[in-house]
Amino acid sequence: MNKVFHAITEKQQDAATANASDMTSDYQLEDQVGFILRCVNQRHLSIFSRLIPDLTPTQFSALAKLCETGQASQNELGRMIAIDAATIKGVVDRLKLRGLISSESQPSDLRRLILKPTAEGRQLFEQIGAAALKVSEETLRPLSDKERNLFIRLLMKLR
Amino acid sequence: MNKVFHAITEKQQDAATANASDMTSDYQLEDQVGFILRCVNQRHLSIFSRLIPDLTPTQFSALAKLCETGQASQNELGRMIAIDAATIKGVVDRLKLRGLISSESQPSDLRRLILKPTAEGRQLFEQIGAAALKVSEETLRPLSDKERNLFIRLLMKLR
DNA sequence: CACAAACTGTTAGCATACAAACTAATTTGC
DNA sequence: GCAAATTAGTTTGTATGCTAACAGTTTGTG
Repeated sequence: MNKVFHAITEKQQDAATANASDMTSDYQLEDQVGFILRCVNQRHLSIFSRLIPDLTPTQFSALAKLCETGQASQNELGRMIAIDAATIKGVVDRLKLRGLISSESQPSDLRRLILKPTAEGRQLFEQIGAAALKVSEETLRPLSDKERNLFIRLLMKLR
Repeated sequence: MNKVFHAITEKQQDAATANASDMTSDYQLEDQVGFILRCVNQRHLSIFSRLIPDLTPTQFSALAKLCETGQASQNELGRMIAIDAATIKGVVDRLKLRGLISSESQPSDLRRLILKPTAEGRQLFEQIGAAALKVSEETLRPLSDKERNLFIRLLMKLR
């Protein structure tokens, strides 16, 4: 078992350490973790937008985290869901525009914007919640229960 | 082992099938495969841009595939590396602008643009090749050899 | 207190990424 | 042989996602 992948790994180590004189015959794009990762992410996004057309995964993450924590400043929210300051601004703007979250200046620190989910935001999150779990289930569907646990465990190590 | 993940899976199945009345206490964003996938992808992109500042992963994929196949039409190239027609156009334009690939109209089918790597493109690909393998290695570094094979196998199933 | 350092949010610029609508060219079906 | 369907490439619009630079605010330190 795994003979193929083992062989690939060895070939890669050779090429990485030795002088790769003929990449074209050596390098297999489809075996590179980054390439497959992109494809899997692509499939996940497709499943997400089919089951949850109302929000993007990023918007949903922001709303979910805000519903969980009750409130947070903009950059704080971004840090919690691994989105940088420049990107979170656009996400927050669009959620505000749709009335799903509110923002107000924090008097004790005038730099900060305190974000909170609105009633509509909380309601949408509750509505979408079950579908969000179905997204995870469908994404992992090609794997058995045992494989799913294993995959998530390994994936978490690569964070 | 895996008690935690098993418990999470069960909770998710409950919530997905039953009527989730309190998502806030139920839903754990950080356990969802899509969220972790995004984070892992983030880390991979960061490693890639550090080891290969000259090209983006997408540009490298396009160049690598073109070096492998010798030539391809624009949409064909996109299909081979899972990039849609609208996106591949920008990628190809930027690679052309840098003189890494060339394009000419195909006489037998005037709709098609035949793309080929230039000498500079091939040279860059050869130069970068070893680093590309290092990117994969560093991305998978948190895993043992056995885990890496297993992870790639599972990841491929989710494509 | 003064002032450098750090932090918050904003903006601009670049590069994916996808949907939708469009033109031009080719292939298919009848 | 020709209309219909398909395909190739383009364009527009929207949304991430990152870097870099910036202004205003707060904090830490001498």
